[in-house]
Amino acid sequence: MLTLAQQVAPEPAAPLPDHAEQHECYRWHTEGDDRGTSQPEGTLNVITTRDIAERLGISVSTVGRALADDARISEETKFRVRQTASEMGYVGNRAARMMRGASSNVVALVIPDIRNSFYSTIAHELSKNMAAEGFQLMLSETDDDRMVELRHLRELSANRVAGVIIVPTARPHSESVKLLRAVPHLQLLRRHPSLGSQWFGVDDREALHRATAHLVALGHTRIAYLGGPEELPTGAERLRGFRAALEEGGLADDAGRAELGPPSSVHHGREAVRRLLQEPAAPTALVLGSIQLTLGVLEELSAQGVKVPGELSLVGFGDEPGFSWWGPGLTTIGLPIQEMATSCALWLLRRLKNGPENDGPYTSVSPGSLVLRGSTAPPDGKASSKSS
Amino acid sequence: MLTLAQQVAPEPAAPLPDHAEQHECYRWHTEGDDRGTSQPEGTLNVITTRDIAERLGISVSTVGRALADDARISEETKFRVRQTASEMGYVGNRAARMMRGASSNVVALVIPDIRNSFYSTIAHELSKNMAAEGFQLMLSETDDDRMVELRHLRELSANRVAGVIIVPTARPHSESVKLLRAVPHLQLLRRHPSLGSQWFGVDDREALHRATAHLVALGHTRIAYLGGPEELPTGAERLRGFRAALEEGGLADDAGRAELGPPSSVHHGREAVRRLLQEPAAPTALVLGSIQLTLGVLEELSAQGVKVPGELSLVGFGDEPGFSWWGPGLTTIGLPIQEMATSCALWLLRRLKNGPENDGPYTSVSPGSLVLRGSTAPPDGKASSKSS
DNA sequence: ACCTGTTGTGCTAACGTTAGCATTGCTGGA
DNA sequence: TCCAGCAATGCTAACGTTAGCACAACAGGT
Repeated sequence: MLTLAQQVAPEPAAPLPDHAEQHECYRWHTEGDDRGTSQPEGTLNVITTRDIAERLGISVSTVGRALADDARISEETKFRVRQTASEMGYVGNRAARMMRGASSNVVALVIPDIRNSFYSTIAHELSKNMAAEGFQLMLSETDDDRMVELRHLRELSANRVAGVIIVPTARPHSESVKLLRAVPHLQLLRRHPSLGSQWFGVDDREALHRATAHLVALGHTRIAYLGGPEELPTGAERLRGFRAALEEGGLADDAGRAELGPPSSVHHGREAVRRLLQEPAAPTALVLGSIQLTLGVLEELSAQGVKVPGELSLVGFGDEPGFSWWGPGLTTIGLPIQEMATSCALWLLRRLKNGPENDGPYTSVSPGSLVLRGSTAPPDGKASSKSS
Repeated sequence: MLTLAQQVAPEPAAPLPDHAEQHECYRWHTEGDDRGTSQPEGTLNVITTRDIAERLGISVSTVGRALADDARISEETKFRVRQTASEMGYVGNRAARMMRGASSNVVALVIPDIRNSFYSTIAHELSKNMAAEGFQLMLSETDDDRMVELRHLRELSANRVAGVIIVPTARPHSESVKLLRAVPHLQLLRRHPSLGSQWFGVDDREALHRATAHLVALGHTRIAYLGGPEELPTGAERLRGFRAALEEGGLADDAGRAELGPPSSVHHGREAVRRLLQEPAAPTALVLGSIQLTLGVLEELSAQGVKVPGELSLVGFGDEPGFSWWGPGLTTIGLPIQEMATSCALWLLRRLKNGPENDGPYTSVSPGSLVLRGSTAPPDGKASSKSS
C-alpha cells in the first residue's frame, strides 16, 4: 500500500519502517519538484506605503489616507491606491500604527492549561466573540506556576496587549499585579483581591453545598470531598460549601472527609480515590471539586469495577461528554462556562471601546446546577432517580 | 446561606434570584470600598527609555544599551539603569523594537476549533515549547470557513507573526496562500498543495486501513464508515484507507458504506448513526473518521441502548478520556498527537532560528495505532479480545 | 610630545505609519 | 481683479527603540 509521503514525492519507494516501532518518519526531499512555490519562503520583502507611493508617484500621506478611506482623497486616487496595494500584496504594519498611539488589537487569555475542557471552552467563546470585533487572541498557559504566569505577563505587557482575561494562580507575584494594573483586565473563575475587583466566576460554595446536601438528603453519613487546595480561592469556596452542607445536615464533624490536592491532575484523582476506598471506614459517598479529578476518579472506579451507586455514591464536577455514559450516568455539578465566557468577552469588548469610564468594581456570579443522573443513591444501595 | 457576591460587597443583602431560573447575576458596586487599587486601570502612562534617561541625566542610547546588557556600558551605569527601570515599572515596547527590523516573538496556531481535544492538545504542546524559547502563541479559530481563515491570516500578517502553524480549511482562499507565503509556516494534519510542502501529519489512510482490516478479519461483511467530507485531504485519505481494506479483504463493492459529512459536528454523528441503524440491511460494524463524530455516535448508542459489540462492532477515532470506560471499552484509532505537536514546535523553532537555509520541502508522517478494547467482535456477537 | 587603543557615552538616523499644518489649483462671489 | 473657500495632496514631525558613527577622556608605548 502506498503511503502519503510516497504519494507526495515520486522518489523510488523506500519502504516505510514498521508503524508499531517508531513514531515519526522524516523525509527530506532533495529536489523541488513540488507544486509549492519555489520562492524562498519567509524572505519576502515587505511592502510599505512608501513602495506604493513611489509606484504611483504620489506621497505616502496620500496612500495612507486612501487606505484609511479618508474623505479628503478623491475616489479615483483611492481606487488606484487600493488596486496597487492589492497587486503588490501590501499588508499594513500594526507595529508601526501602534507606535502612533493606536492600541493593539490583541487580547490575552491567561489560564492554567488549555487541555482542560473548561478552559478550551472559554478560549473558544472568547476567540469567537473577539474575532467578530477584529481582535486576536493570545494564549498563555501558566501551569498554575506563578513564575510562569509572571513571565507570560511580562511578554504580554511588552507586546502591549489591549486587555487580559486571567484565571490567576493562587498567589500571583507582586510584579504580576503591577503589570496587570496597566492593562484592562478581568479575573475569571478564580479571584485574587490584589488583582482588582473585576471578576466573573461561579458560586462555587453554593454549587458544592447543593451537591453535598443532595448526598446528605439521601441519608449518607460518611461523605468525602476530593478537590483543589485551600489556597486557591475556588478550592476554599468549594470546601466551605461542602462543610456547610454537612453542618446543616446535622452531621458530626467526622462525617466529612476532605482530601485536597492538585486540582488539574487526573493522576491524583486516581490515587486519591484508591486511598479513600481502602480506608477502614470508607466513605459511602464522594463529591468532587474539579474536572480533572473527576476524570481520574471515573477511570479508577471503572478499572476497579467499583459498583456505583451501590458501593459508592458519586457527584462529579463539570459536565464532559463522557460523564453521561459513564456507568449509570454521572450525577454532576454543571457550570454555565459557555455563558460565562461570552459575558467576559462582551464585558471586555465594552471596556475596550468605552475606555475606563464606568469602570468601577464589578462582579458577576453565575450559579452552578446539579445534573441528576444515576450515580447517587441512598447508602443502602437502592438506585435513586435516573434522568439526564 | 451567603453567596460569594454578598461576601465581596457588604451591602444590605439583596437576595439572589433563583438559581434555576437565570444564569447570571450582575452587581455594580456604587462605591469603591474594595481592596483593589483605586488608580484608574489601563490609563497608566507608559514609561519609555527616555523617561529613564531623563531621570538619570544620561542619554537614551545608554539606557537602551544598559538594558540590552551591552558590553560597552560600565557595570555601575547598568546597575543604576536597571534599578531605575524596575522602580519606574519600565516595560520595553516590542512594537518599537520590531520597527527596527527585529522580528516578533509571536507564532500563530490556526485551527478549526480549540474545543476539539485534538487541537487543544496541540495548542498546549505548542504553547509549552514556544514559551520555553520566549515565544507567545496566538490562537485563531477558523470554524472550517475559508473566509474566516482569510480574515485571521490578514490579521496575523498585519501583526507580523514570526511563524504560523495551520490546519488549513479544505480549499484556502488564494489570498490566504499569498499571505502564508510571506511567513515561515507549517501545515498540520491536513495538507493543501498550494500551501507548500512543509507538513506534519498522520498516515490517515494506513490508520483507517488497519481499523477496517481488523473488522474484515473478524468476519464482518457489512461495514460502514462515517467520516469527514472527501474535499478535506484527511477525509479523502481516510476514505481511501477504508475502501482499500475492503477491497483487499475480497469484499464486494456494496459491502462498504460510506457516510460523509461535517467532521466536527457531534450532532451529525448522532444523526448519522441513527440513520444507519434504521436501514434495511444495517451494517454490523462501523468505523469512525473523527473525534467529534465518535462522541456523537457513542452518545446515541448509549441513549438507544444498542448492544456493542453484540449488535454492532465499533472502531472509534482518537482516544478521549471517556473512550476507555464507554460500554465494553471502545476499540479506537489512536494518534500520536502530542508527539506530533512537539515535533511541529521544534521544527518551527529551528526554522525561526536558522532562517530559510535548508528549508526545502519537508514532510513528516506519523502512523496511527489501533487500540484494541471491547467494542469489536465477530458479527455473530461473541466478544473478541479485550485489552487496554 | 605624539600616536594608538580602550572605555564609556552621546548624537543621529531610521524603521512604517499617521495627524497637523501647509500648499496648490480651482471655482465663484464681491 | 481679488480674495474666500474648497478640494486634493504634500511636507514634516512624532511614536520608542536600536545601530552606526563620533567623541571625550585617559592609559600606555614610542
